Amino acid sequence: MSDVAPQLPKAYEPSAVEADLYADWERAGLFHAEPDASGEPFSIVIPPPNVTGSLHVGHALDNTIQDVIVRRERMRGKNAVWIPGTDHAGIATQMVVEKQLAAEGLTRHDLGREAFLERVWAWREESGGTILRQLRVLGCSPDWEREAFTFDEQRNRAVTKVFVDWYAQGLIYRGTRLINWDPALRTALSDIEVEHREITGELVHFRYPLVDGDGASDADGGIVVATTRVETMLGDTAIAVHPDDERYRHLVGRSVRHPFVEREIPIIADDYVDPAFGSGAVKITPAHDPNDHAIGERHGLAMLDVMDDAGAMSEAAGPFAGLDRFAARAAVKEALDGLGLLVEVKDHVHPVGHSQRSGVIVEPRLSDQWFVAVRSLAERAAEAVRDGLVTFVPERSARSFLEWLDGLHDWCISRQLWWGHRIPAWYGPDGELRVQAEQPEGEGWVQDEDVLDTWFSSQLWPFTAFGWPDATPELARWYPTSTLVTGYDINTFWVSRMLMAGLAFTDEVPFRVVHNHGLVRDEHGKKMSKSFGNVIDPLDLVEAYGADATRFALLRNAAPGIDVPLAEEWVEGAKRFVNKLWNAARFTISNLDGQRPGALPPEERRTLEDRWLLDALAAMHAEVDTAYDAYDWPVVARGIYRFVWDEFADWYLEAVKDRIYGDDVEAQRDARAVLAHVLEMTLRLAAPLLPFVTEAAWRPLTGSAGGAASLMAADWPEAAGQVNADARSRFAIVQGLVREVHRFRSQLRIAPSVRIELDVEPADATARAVLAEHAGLVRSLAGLGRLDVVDALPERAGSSSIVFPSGRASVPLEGVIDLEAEAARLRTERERALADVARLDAKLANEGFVSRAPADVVAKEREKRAAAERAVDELTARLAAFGVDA
RNA sequence: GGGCACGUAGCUCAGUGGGAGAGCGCUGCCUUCACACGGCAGAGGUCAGAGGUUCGAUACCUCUCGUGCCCACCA
Repeated sequence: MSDVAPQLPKAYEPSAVEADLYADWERAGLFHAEPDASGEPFSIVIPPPNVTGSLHVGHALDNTIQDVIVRRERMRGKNAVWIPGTDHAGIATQMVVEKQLAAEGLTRHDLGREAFLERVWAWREESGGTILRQLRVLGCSPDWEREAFTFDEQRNRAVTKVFVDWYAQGLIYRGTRLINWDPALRTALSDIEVEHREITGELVHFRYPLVDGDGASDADGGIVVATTRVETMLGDTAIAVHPDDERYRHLVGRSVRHPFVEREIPIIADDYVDPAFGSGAVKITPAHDPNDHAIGERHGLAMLDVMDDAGAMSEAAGPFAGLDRFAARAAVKEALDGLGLLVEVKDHVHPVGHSQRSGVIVEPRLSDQWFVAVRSLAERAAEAVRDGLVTFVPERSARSFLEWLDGLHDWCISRQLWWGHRIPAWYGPDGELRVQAEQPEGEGWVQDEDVLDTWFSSQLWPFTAFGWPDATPELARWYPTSTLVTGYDINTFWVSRMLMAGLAFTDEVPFRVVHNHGLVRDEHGKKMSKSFGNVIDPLDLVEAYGADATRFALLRNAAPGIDVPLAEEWVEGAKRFVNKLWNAARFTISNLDGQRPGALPPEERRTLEDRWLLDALAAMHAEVDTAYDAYDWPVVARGIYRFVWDEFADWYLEAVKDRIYGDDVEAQRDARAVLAHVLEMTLRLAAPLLPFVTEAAWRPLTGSAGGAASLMAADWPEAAGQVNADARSRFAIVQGLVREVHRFRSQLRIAPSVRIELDVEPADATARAVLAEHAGLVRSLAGLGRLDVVDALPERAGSSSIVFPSGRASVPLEGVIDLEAEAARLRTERERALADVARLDAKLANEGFVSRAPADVVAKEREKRAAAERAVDELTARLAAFGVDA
């Protein structure tokens, strides 16, 4: 090794360099962008994580992808910005603080609204920013000078404006609707905050006695209904049957008597009822079931709310008042049984809505809330997707997205919480309602108690992050954003709302591309969760294996829209690759003798391995460029991996050693030029993915002192023009022979120290030319003492032969091998070759194949057949030479 | 109930209408001067199953089975 070799450590130590490199980039302002800088604009806004949260693998994946994209766009000369920020995360954050209070034996009501909010802000001060700091250790490069928060003053103004404007346009309204109620959190939820889970419940059949029934006939015995939530019968205000149902037609218009409360209930006819389900008669509870509610509206039924906000039965539930809804379920069933009205109880599996946040079963409840009328907004959003103004990667995401938009119901945006944007609605002393930014003049105005769904503010993020509603230079420059990177799981929660709001307030789509990645799971595809004990902390990974390895391991399996399996040992594998790259760079740099990357040697002075490597580099470059553009991370990762490890390190570095260590000065200089060029290109192409190790190698390679001369600020390489495909096939001849010699040695247990000698008989003129010209290369790669290219292999006792794709060779063995073992091996090989011949013969005898298959395919098969036959002959002869029968 | 994705080596995944590949793991040999976080070689697969299209299907079509996910107001 040259003595000018910089002192590069033998093993790459991420922890020793990452923090310094990151600080250097940041100091040099490489993350920062100005709107008036040159270059085509490119922008990404971070999906803002919960301000009080901490980094999990999902964040690591999402942000690594964004970082890779933005780093590459910067290198491509774009005026690229990545806006960081956090979300106040309404319910989630409030719950955390409430839990803290509970540990002190307090509830938020003990503190009161104002003190509680102070407490949340204090928690935000304490824990806020942690998650963004953690992004730094991953190497993420957002513009830290532009950090935003969904609940800061700027974003507050935006939220208020949107609410006031939409109200004025009739797109926000207040109304009494059946909403999803979370009895644990005591707040309304939107439809998508409800998760449906299959539950085995009971389908309870019971009988309502008819009013004025005489009990003499079956019909007068009453009418049987079925329900899974029998406690809701306390709020029944009708029984519905299908109008065509012969069984019940005569009962329509009569009434039944409620067994527990003083009420007569009419029997009505409605098309909604399915005569085939249950008894064909449905109890109608308009205040507690969406279908029943619709029927109630059609028939003008009373809407009787029989529960309170905690899910206990209210006064309206008569004798069951005060019981929790589930206790009431059991009690009502028992009471019905006591009255002889219980007919049948069957197990029944059905989906039940659960609160995404608290996990409790959601109660449909009639309630006064604020809504966004989504119809027109959703239609406009769908149109933008159909028109291709927004595209999805993977494309199929668009279809489910459109279907979802199509079935959208109005969005319930009010929450009975305290942490969030307070609704800008004011109630006057005489009951007047005003929606406006400021408290109205005069006495007695009271602001609405509720806050907005957290997604209400995050839907504005792509433009509020740039300062909207102010007309900022940033907004003009970088909005609409370029790409939104997010898991497919929040397309409905967030992406759809951003699209609707963006179109409504900016007349533009908020992003041109939505790149959906999958969810990070464990190595068997199982969801990571604390209870399974399979959670991986990305910070642990970075600490143990480095940021590059963590990034590489994540992206290596992150195909668009597909869940990403991750195991710690795979990150370890990624670290080995990083180390491989480091050592290939270290070897290269150490042998350059101060020579810097520059012009390649002229065509005529390039060796076969030079031309082969440059061709391989060009192929990798093209593949990786395309894959970067398509957000196809596994292909990017594999392309770089394969080139670095298999082609550059395993073959080229071995092949180049003769020239590097030799005394032909010009050859040495040429070899160094190719080495330096290829390493430099490789570092650039890998830089977005592996920012640290590439930067660490770039500096000694180029003599850069970092800062503004960092790899991070270097240009993205232009695609190489000409590739020499010829080199690939010629080098393959060399590789074919070298591999066979290795195999031969391994099979015959010939120690590497034994320099074997070879007579080679090439199969054709090309192989002859290549092997004659590059005998030295083959000798050094295969560890040969001698290589002679001959017209015909010499007949020699005690020699064995090697068959390789472009010819055969003979090796004098001088009794160093086990003849028995070799003969057995030859026999097996010969049998295999015979089977090949038979198979290919059968195929070529098939007229359909010969006449219909493309000519080149048939020719290929014929060649294979000829080769197999030659192999049989060869092996037969070799066995004979061993004095053994085939 | 509707929809989407997926079943290829022990594990995680590539792949193409012409007898299947990689990484990890496993086995053997190698302290070869960039790397033992390494090198070379090897074992291991009826490409989920059944039909169909085709001269030929792991690949295209249909069905079945299995897995995962999303959506959903039939009591």
